[in-house]
Amino acid sequence: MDIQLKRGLLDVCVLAAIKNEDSYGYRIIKDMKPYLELSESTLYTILKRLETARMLEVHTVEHEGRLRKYYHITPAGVQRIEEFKTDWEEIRSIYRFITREEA
Amino acid sequence: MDIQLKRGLLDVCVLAAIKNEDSYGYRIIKDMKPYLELSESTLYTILKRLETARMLEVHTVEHEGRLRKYYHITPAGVQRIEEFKTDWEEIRSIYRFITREEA
DNA sequence: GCGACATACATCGTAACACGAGGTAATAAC
DNA sequence: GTTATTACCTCGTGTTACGATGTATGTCGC
Repeated sequence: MDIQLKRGLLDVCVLAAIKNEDSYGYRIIKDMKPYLELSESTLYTILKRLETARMLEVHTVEHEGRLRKYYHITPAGVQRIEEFKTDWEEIRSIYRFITREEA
Repeated sequence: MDIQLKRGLLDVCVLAAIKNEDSYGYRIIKDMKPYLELSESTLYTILKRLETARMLEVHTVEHEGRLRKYYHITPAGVQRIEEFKTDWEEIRSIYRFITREEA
């Protein structure tokens, strides 16, 4: 899919991936893969950004000798998803503008 | 609307705005305004980009003492719109991923 | 005639961003 | 002991949207 098209979806997608259950980087990529592929470097950038924006919180857990950083969504993160749903109506309107057949 | 979300829509939107009838910068902005607002600097950047990508062609016309650069869509531009329609199915799938309610 | 506004184009600098390439380190399988 | 998998991170680069700014003409009110 077109990179530019992905941009607006990525942040919200990551938030959606942890909304129902706390998750960590490696697993988020796997969960999202059927819908939207993203590289590790991209994901970790996004996670850092969302953390700075306080849309998620981190707690590190040791799991079989390796570190895992679990991410938990905050109310601000949930609100971000809600805002996306509002934007969606606008996107659908734009879609109709693009696909309309006049001539 | 979220800037990132606009990004993937902008190019295709501009192509759609000239698809049925050749148009020029100033008018494109006005036509698109109800759907998607964009500044002049953004539009002219987009037009230049689409021209370089040979998705549209320019012909300059003098109109009441002022220059007007009319843009005409090429087959590659039409194809770009068709590709967007394909991408749309993916976007809808992502939307469902984001808005699903599991818990 | 002159100021304000609309029409119509263009450029520059900046900040945000996705991603490839590369790095570290532990466990598991063979 | 080498390869694969899990799990994290950073740096550099190219693309991009947009505000600020500039140029120039036409129109309308006063």
